[in-house]
Amino acid sequence: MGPNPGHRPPVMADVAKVAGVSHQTVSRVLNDHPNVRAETRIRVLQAIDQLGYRRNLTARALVTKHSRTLGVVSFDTTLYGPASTVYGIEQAAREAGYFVSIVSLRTIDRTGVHEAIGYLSEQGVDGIVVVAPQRSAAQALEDLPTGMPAVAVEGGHAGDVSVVCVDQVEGARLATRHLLDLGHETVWHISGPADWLEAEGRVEGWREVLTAAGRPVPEVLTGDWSPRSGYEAGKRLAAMVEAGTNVTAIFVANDQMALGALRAFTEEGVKVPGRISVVGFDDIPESEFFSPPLTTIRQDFGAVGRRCIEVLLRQIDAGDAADSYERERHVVPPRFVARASTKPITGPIAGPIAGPVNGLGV
Amino acid sequence: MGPNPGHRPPVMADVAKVAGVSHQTVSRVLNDHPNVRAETRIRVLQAIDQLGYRRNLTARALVTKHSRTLGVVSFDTTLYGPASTVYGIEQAAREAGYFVSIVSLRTIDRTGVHEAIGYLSEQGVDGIVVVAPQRSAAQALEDLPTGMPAVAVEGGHAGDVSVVCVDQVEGARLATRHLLDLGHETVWHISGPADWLEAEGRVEGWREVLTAAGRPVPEVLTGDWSPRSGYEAGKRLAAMVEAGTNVTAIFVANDQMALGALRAFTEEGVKVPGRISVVGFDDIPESEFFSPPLTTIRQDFGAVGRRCIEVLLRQIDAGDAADSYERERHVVPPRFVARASTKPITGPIAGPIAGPVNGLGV
DNA sequence: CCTCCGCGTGTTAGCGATAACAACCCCCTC
DNA sequence: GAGGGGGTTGTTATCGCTAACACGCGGAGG
Repeated sequence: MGPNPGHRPPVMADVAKVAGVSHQTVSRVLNDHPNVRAETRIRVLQAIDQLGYRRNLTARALVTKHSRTLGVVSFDTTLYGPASTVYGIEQAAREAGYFVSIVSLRTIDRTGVHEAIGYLSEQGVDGIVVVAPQRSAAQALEDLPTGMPAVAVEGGHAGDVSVVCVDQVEGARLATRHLLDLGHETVWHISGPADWLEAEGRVEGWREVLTAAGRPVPEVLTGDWSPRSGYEAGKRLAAMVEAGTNVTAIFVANDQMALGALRAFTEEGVKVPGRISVVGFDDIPESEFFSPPLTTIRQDFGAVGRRCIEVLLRQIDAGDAADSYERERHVVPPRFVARASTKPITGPIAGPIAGPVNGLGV
Repeated sequence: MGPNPGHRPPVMADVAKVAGVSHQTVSRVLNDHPNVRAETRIRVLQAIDQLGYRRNLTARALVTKHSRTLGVVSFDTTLYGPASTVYGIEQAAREAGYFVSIVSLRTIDRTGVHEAIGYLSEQGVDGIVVVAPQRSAAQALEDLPTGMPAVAVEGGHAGDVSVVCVDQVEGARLATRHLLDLGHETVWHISGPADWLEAEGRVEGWREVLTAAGRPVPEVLTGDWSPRSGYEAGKRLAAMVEAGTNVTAIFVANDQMALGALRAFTEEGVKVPGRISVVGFDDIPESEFFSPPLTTIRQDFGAVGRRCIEVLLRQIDAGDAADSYERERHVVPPRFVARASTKPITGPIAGPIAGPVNGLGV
């Protein structure tokens, strides 16, 4: 308990002296080596306790070449998706006895990611997770230091690293199919920004289902994930509704934009789901309480984070023994969440009401 | 460019050999020591480039006793507030040349915070920021390792550490005063959970303004920050409205609960702001697009994060020279944001319409 | 009874950097 | 021309820890 009077934190040698052993024995106790007499171990532990000793992990890292720290490079951790993913990563890492050092980028581009990776590897991290949802960022993974274990979240097919991602295409399919099943002739789409892999995947799944069903594929409205951009897109769609265009269903690439769109519809007197049905993506905690509660596609970000750590630790452990590991690709399934922002078409608009209709309505 | 064939990352000595100098000279170049001949410097830099050398910060930390890493202990970084604060911290730290190692706690209690701090100090961080909004967590700051620079966000008055916080009491005053100024006789309150300092501050400011104005102070409804808890509280208030109780204005302790309350009011046919006015707290990005757009109190989380780093770095630098620093308290002002969820009272309900009314309305 | 093995422990040698000091060169001053 | 100071570089010690090896001791096996 009593702190060292010399005003300098105690080191292993101090503990050794108090316990009457060599510093190596202290080290053995700390590292659970089998060959230490029980009595000795107790004496050492008492000395540790008495001095308030804490081992210096820096020195340990220097000699073992393992810092037990993982690096995370992420884009804007203020957003719900990245924040949840990073949270999952941190929890899983800590449970496995690893620290997490984070670099949160404001803008994401190859240079930024590259720098961040260099920065982290200089610090001596044992592995890196890159939450790199943009195409340009994914490219930066190609110039990872050789031998550095790494995992990418949503990394597309870029680089020679393992990838963990949510099946965006399938999520978009679920959303679109749901709307078609409700009898809507076609589905409009407000997408995320161009460079994002997630945005692309969602466009792809949406387009695929429409095409397969032989429905017209409307022009894509592009947003930037923000509620405001959804609001603006919503205004444009509302104008089309007023102009008599046959817009009855939209699939919005995330819940925040969907919120903006809902707001625009409310202002313009376009009833949701009465006149137009809306499906979002993400299932943020707020979605359930939108007006109306938002039907959406849930992404399990926590699972993504945990899976990242699993994959990364396997690589790290393998790297110790062999020095080759297989590049893997893990896909976390999305889930459809039915709420009140969608409803079967009832008006004069044509189109077969096919398949089972998920129970909902105001 | 070409990596070392020996399969081992190059060290300073390797660079020295290539450049034909001693390793110390390499160190000097890397640390911008003045006394290196320009020509030598160039040769060293070329060698570094040629070998792809990166300095080992672990070794550097061992001898300098500075890791250039800051520790952050935070509660649930999935929430908008903590996430934004941590983001601000990370940005500011990186600009100052520091790494950030983060521990995100699931549940917050004295033990958890204590452990996290021990964990980080073992890792050798130069300073710690604790985002500890709960009373119980703030107490854990009392047993920081001596000599460890630290800053608390919302740390109340606990421990012997500097504190950076948003003026919660003032924010609550702004919200409550705004509602009274609109002519409401009194203001109800949906508060955050009991142990939270922020929740307490908001209750305090609210109560203070009501008391000063000689208005009745209604019973506090307590939530847990989640939209659902706001929804439940909203249902209770709606029932009171239907029962004829004189509820015309509520101040909700955060925007997410306000969203839940809005939803409850919509379901129960209680018009906002027609029948009841609502003010939130935080100004999350979504608030502007709620139905109706939410009048709220903005907290500048980014500023809080940056301020934390300022204070912490000052302590770290001072600790090098002198070993005593003053415990400081920094308060970031909140800001009132007028939107459409509040409106002057018009009905038969009494109460003087005092003060300037901030322009708004549906 | 001697060898050999394995346990418990101590001793020594690094890990890769910085700090402190020593050495040298050159130029200036007296 | 000797002494001194500053710029440039090299040498050595050190940070706190773990790995590798060395050592003494006791019991098993020949």
